[in-house]
Amino acid sequence: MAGVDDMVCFSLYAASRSTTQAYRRVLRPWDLTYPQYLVLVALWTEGPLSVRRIGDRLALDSGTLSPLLRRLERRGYVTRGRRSDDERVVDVSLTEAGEALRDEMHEVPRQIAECMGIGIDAARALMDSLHELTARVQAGNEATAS
Amino acid sequence: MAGVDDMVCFSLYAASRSTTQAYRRVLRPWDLTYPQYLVLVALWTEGPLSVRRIGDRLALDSGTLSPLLRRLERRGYVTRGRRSDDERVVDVSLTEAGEALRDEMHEVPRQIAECMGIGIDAARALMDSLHELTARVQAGNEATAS
DNA sequence: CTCCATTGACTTGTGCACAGTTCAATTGTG
DNA sequence: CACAATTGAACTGTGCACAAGTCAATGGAG
Repeated sequence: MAGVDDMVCFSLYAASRSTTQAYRRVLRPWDLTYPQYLVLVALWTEGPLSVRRIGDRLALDSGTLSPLLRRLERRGYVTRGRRSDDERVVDVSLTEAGEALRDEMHEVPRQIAECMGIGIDAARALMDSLHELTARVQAGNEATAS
Repeated sequence: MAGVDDMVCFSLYAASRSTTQAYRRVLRPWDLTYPQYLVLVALWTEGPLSVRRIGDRLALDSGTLSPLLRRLERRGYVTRGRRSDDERVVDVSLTEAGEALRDEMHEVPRQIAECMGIGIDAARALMDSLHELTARVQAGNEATAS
């Protein structure tokens, strides 16, 4: 009845929501959401990025990112500005406050690791499976988009 | 920097969204969302359920389920009614149209399996890892709720 | 140079997800 | 019985996620 495939998807759905829940708790002191944190991580590790490039990293479109970035800007963590040599592109940069968060939040990954209670080998194996799965499913999604 | 733990969570997040995307495509003929489909699967396999019990199965609260069930009711797939011996409880039952979907949609799991392209052994292994992870993280989430 | 297709971001509208609140029905306790 | 505590559902408000549409800037092709 409910195929194994259905069940794999539900496992993913449930696991994803429970880890997001864990982040919600850990990020509460900064009043940041998990997607907002992901954007900050991207900027911390790669420097200023266009909206498009952030979207490539996180597989999110501008419909999701525009309001999210507006909130981060309003709170003083990032600035946005159109690129002078191509006015279509909006570059997102960290402010000093945004940079400062990097140090402030350096314990976050450890806290998350703690509540996942997973060894590094198991973590890598799981990530490999998930990446492979995501790649296949995304390929299928894009193929049928045409 | 970005710990392996962060990366596991992002893998989950990305994989979950890509499979939801696959469902969106497969479910399009019926104009159903993945969470709506999950509720129907629960009712197909277990018969009438209270809102609370559906929430237990899917780890969703009434804030999510109430509007979702209202949409399914408005479209004629389920009915809702307060239980006579305990007026607090709302039981959700399939209509004939809702039952009929079960046959109509029997190809859905196969279609999902196809675009996941994963063997049954790999699927079971992945599910086991995900269930274990979810259980640990949920335990951590509930512990800190107190 | 002139169109025209493409690109990048934004906006609009719908539907989850979830915290927090409200409220009535029920249950437990003195 | 009275009454406090609990339970089940719904509602409110915020923030993703994403489809679809708009619009200005850009980059060809003729």
